[in-house]
Amino acid sequence: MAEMAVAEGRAPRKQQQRSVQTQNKLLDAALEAFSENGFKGTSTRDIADRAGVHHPLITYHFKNKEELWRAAANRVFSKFSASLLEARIAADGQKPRERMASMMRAYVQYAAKNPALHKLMLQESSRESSRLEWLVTTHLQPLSEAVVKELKLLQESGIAPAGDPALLFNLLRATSGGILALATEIKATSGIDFDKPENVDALAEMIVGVFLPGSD
Amino acid sequence: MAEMAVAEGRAPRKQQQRSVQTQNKLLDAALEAFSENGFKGTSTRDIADRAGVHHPLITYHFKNKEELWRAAANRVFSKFSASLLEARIAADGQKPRERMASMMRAYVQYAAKNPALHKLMLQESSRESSRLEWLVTTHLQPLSEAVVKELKLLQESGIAPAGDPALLFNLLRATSGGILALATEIKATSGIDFDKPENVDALAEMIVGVFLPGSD
DNA sequence: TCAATAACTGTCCTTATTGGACCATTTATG
DNA sequence: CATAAATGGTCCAATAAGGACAGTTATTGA
Repeated sequence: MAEMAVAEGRAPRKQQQRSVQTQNKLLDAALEAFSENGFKGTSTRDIADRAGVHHPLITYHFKNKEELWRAAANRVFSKFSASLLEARIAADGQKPRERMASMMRAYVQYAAKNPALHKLMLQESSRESSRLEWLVTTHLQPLSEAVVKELKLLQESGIAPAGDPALLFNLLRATSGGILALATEIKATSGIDFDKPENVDALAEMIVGVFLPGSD
Repeated sequence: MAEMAVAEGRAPRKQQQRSVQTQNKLLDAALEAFSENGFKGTSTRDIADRAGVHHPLITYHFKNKEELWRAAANRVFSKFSASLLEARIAADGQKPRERMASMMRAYVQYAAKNPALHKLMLQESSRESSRLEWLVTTHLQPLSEAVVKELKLLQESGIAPAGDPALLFNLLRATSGGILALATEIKATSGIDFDKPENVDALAEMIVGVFLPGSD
C-alpha cells in the first residue's frame, strides 16, 4: 500500500478518493488478468492497460506484482465469503436442507458473476507456490471447515449423499465453480450461455437437486 | 511435421525411431507446460527444457509453437476418446445405467492420470481464440453429442436427474475434470491425495452415485 | 489562501526472454 | 558408403519484463 512520508508527530493526511478508485480499477484488472493468464503469464503492463492507468502506479500503490496479486485475491475472496455468509444468515430460520441449498445457490450466483474466483484457484493449483499456500490457509481451509461441518449433518439426516464429506465438499465446489470457469467453451460447444440469468438459475437448481436429493 | 526434401521419383527415407521419441518427449512436455501456464505463458524453451531437448528441434519437428500446441492437444484428446470408447465397448452388453457408469469411471480415471486434459480446456476457455474454436469443433462437440444422446435416454428412464441434458453433461464433465485440475490445492486444503488410487476410486463412485441416483 | 503532501505522468534503464534462422555435425538408412 | 534425417551449437533482432526516478498536477487541511 502507498507509503507516506510520515512526519514526526503530525497526523498523516487521509487517502484521497481518486486513489481508492485507481486502486480498485487496478485490483479488478489484476484479478481478470491473473485469472486468465496466471501469475507468471501476466505482466504488470497488461494489468495497467486493462485498468486504463499508467503502469508505474502499480509500484506506487502496491509495491510490486506479488503484493498486487495478494490484494486482488484477498478482495475477491472476502467478497465471496461475505456473500456466502449473507446467504447463510438469510436462511437461518430454515430447515437444514434449505440452509445448505441457499448457500449453494449463492455460490453459483457469485461464481457466475465472478468466474475469476475459481479461475484464480485453478491457475495457482497448477503447481505448489507460496501464493497457493497463502490461499489455502487464509481462505480455503476456513471455508472448507465450515461447510464440511454442515455437510456432515446433512449426510447423517440422509439429505446429502454418503461418503467422505470433505470429498463431497470439493466435488460441490469443483462443480459450481468449474462449470463457470468453462463458460466460454461451453457456450461454443453446447450453446449454453451463462450470461443469461435463467441459465445460471437452471444450473443452481440442478446442482441443488443433484447434491441434496433427500428431503427433510 | 518435419519437412523432407523429396527428390523427384525417389522414395523418401523413413522416419527414424529416435525422431519419434523426441517428438513424444516434446509432446508430453508441451502438454504439461501449456496446461500449467497457458499458450501465451509458455515459452518454447521451457518446453524444450522439460523434454530435455534442444529448443530448435521444436521448429524442426513441429514448424512452430502453434502447431506444437495443436499436436499436443490432439494427442491427449485422441487418447482420451479412445479410452472412453473402450469403456463403452467393454460395457456393451450391460444395462444403460451400467454403461454410463462405466464411461464415467473411465472419465475420472483418465482425468486423474492426465489432469492436463482438463487444465488445457480451462486455459483455452479463458478467452475466445482460434485454438479454442479448433478444440470445440474437433474434439468437444463430437464427444458432447454422443454423451448427451445417452444421457437423454437415462433421463427418460428416470435414472439420471432431470433437466437440460446438455447442462447435465457439462456439469458431469466439469465435476470429473474440475476436481482433478484442483488436485494440488485440494491436497493442501483437505488432505485428499488423488495420487492414491483409492481416493480416485472413491471420487468415481461418488460421482456415479450422485449423477445416476436411479436404478434400472 | 497557500504550503505541504498525496497522486499521478513521462521517461528511461537494465536485463531477460522471446520465436525463429542458420550452418556444422552426428547418426541412421538403403 | 553416399545420402538424407536428426540433432547440436550459436546467433539475432525484437521486445517485453519489472522497476526506478524526477518532474508535474491535484487535493488537503491549517
